Amino acid sequence: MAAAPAVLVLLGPTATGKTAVAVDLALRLGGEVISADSRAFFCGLDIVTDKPSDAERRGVPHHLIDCVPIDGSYDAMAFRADVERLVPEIAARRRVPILAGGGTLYLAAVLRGIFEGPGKCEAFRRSLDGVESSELHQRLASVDQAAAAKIHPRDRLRVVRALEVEAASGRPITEWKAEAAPLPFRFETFGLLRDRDEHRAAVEARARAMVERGLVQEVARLRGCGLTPDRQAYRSVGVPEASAYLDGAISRDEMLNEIVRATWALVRRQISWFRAQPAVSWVSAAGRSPADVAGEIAAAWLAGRESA
RNA sequence: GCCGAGGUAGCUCAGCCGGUAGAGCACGGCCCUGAAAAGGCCGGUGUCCCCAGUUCGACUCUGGGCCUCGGCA
Repeated sequence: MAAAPAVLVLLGPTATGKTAVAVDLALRLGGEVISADSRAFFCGLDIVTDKPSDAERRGVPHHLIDCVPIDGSYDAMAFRADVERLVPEIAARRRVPILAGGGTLYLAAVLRGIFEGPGKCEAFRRSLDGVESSELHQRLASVDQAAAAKIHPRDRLRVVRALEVEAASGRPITEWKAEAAPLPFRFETFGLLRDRDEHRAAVEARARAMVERGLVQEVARLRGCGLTPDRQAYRSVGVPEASAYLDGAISRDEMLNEIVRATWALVRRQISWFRAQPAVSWVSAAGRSPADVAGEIAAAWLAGRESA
């Protein structure tokens, strides 16, 4: 039996330079990039997600970018299935799979695992629409005490999900979760971090650059192609803000401030999530070029291969 | 210069008919298992502009001063 494929994982919060480092790594190691960015799947969200241009990709194949229509949907389970398919394909080409991005649940589905129980059911969710959150939490407590204890009553999203799983399968979500397993690959995970002040400045610069490159025009165009507030892709940092500006609800400066704020909130959530991840080799990206960072990671990766 | 309004948390402000103060936002920490760039939880000592007076006690009342913003000159 052949050894499980080795996967280089590059994670980190937004605006740490993952994209450029991933390309550089791919060139050094002979790799292909699998994007683990939770919004880059969507066609058309180019400026919003800061997708790498053809020039920036420097000939390196990129997977899972532009594979879902703007009014479509995607989820962690689909991502896991895509990664499960792509990694052996890339390994068979004797290339290194580089899983790079900051999508927390998506990475968790691959690295930690995700239970293979019932998926989401729109009809079930709609049936709970008028019910008070506290009432839903009480219902959960009656079928899954452990889940009710762990999920805050106001975290309606999770309460509903737990009820949904129990209703569809007759088993509490707590039991399902215990069965989750990572994909059967050998992961070596590197995380990028920057100094707080520098990171904050990068977020601000990036937001400004996005607006200058035509964020508003991009969102205006997508709104004409099915990007409505009920779509998954709509909930991407920059979209609600640009929409509010287009509708005349806020000024251009307010839009920029809102984008910076939302991006920073995202960064903080990502940092919190990533910090709790086991087996991450943290690499400082503070004040360094992508090539420099990639060099350090490539050396660590190669050393790991020799000892394996 | 005169008249009016105001100076309280990083910002915008609330409040106390006298018992040393609190909201929103910002900022920080955390949770997260099929929406995750989503959703949720937690965290507030600050010369209450300064000085003096009244008082057991003043951020709150009185007097003076300084500063800011309007209006009139």
